[in-house]
Amino acid sequence: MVIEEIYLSEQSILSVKNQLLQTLPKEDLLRLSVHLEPVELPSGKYLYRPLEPISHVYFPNDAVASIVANTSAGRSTEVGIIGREGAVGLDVLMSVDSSPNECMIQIPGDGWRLPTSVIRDEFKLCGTVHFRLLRFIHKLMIQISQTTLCNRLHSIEERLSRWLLMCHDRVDGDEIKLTQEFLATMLGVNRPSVSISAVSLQNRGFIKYSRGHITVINRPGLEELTCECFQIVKNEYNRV
Amino acid sequence: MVIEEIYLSEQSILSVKNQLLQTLPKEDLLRLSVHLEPVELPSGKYLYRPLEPISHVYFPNDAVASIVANTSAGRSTEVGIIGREGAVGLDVLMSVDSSPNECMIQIPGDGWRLPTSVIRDEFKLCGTVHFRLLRFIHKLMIQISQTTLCNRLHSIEERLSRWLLMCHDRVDGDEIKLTQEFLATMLGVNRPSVSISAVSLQNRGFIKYSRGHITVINRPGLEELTCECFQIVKNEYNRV
DNA sequence: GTCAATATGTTCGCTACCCGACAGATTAAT
DNA sequence: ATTAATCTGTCGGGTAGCGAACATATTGAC
Repeated sequence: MVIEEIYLSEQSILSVKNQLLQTLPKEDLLRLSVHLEPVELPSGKYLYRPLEPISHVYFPNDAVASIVANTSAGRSTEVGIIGREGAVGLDVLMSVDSSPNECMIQIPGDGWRLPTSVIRDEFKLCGTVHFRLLRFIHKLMIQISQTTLCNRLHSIEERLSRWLLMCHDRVDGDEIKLTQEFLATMLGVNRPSVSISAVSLQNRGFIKYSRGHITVINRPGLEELTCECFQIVKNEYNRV
Repeated sequence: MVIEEIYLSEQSILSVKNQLLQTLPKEDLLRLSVHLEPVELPSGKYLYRPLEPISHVYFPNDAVASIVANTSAGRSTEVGIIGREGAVGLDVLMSVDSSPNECMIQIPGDGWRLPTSVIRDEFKLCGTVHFRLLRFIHKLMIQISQTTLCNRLHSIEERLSRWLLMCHDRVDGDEIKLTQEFLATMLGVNRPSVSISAVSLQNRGFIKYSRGHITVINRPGLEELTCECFQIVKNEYNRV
């Protein structure tokens, strides 16, 4: 993919690892590239907050973001996860300015962003980008639906494995930087439960970890241990 | 319900209790009405099945449909509920033909339907209908997200109350026709647990029930008992 | 190197819920 | 009316996960 224009430099285009952007027809990407801004996405950064206007849509390259729902009592659960396969903040395409949920960076990295106004204008063209974005929104809906079921019916160990696999699919390499405390919040469980499951996974030789990072060392093992939810969502993402 | 024209008779238009249709600009509804077909929606009817093509989009009047996710082991959970405020099967607008979930009628009634091809053509016009449908899809996403959290963090009694309230909002009158067995499947819990919660709600005078139907007799009581998830989703639906 | 901060491992009592089983109650069918 | 089918209530053993507490290990700051 070579673009000679002044907008995105050759080098920048090469670093468009975000698959949603990457697979757009060349002319569409070119049009958007005028407005694409590279951004660092450090761990913990909020991309939007509950009921506050969503200012930009983000396209992660190697970062991973979580959509999180909160209770007024201060408990939280992750409802969805978005990485290089998609975009964050597409709510703004659906006649709203904000969401009751929030979105934060789980796994740090970088990405691109577009102002809300730009993505809305592009969306109104009702061209290829429009339908690609809608297709991604659907995948995300299916992911959230499956998490609804998973949260109800599956064990912490199964869900932890699924979470690690979903992250693993979205990062470069096998190392995932996060604490068990953090994981507990994402899974909506208490921290000691994560510890117990993590020990179990480590004893089986599936993962290895210490203070704030986890390394996947036997992915097939995790895939066998986790519930079918992982594959169901993955199949949906692979459907054309 | 009699249709004398190929269009909708005045009388039929009056019986369009589906709010998504009802609140469309008149010319949009007129255009669609050519293709709108009235349908009975009996309890248990499947509007679509997992990974099978979605043939029609349904607009319930007084019926209520559930989007259900299943495990291969035969367990199920409801992930979302759709009544007169929306439409069933909008997945077809998002570049897919089917969903890994299924959708069935919980509360019988009637409604309207459009062939997939018609709604897709209408959607491509990118007019008012387009954006109204997207707005509803967003509301549904928020509902599903909140259910993800609710399934993880809230008690059966809270969730049962929420479910009854959501149904109550979507039907005429105070009676809801369904068995506890059915409720257990929707909530993804075992049947005796529903029985215990139902007894509790009845003892407090919030509901009254017998063999296959439940009557809401103290709605404010239920609203006080349930978790905040109910109101969060409702607020989202009331947002313009 | 010392100390504070943070991350992790582990224990223990408790509770919500599961699962299976069964009994009683209501309705429908003949 | 009798029977069968369905729906509902309840019991009791078992377990996953909660919550609080505390011990230990690792890291970073000074």
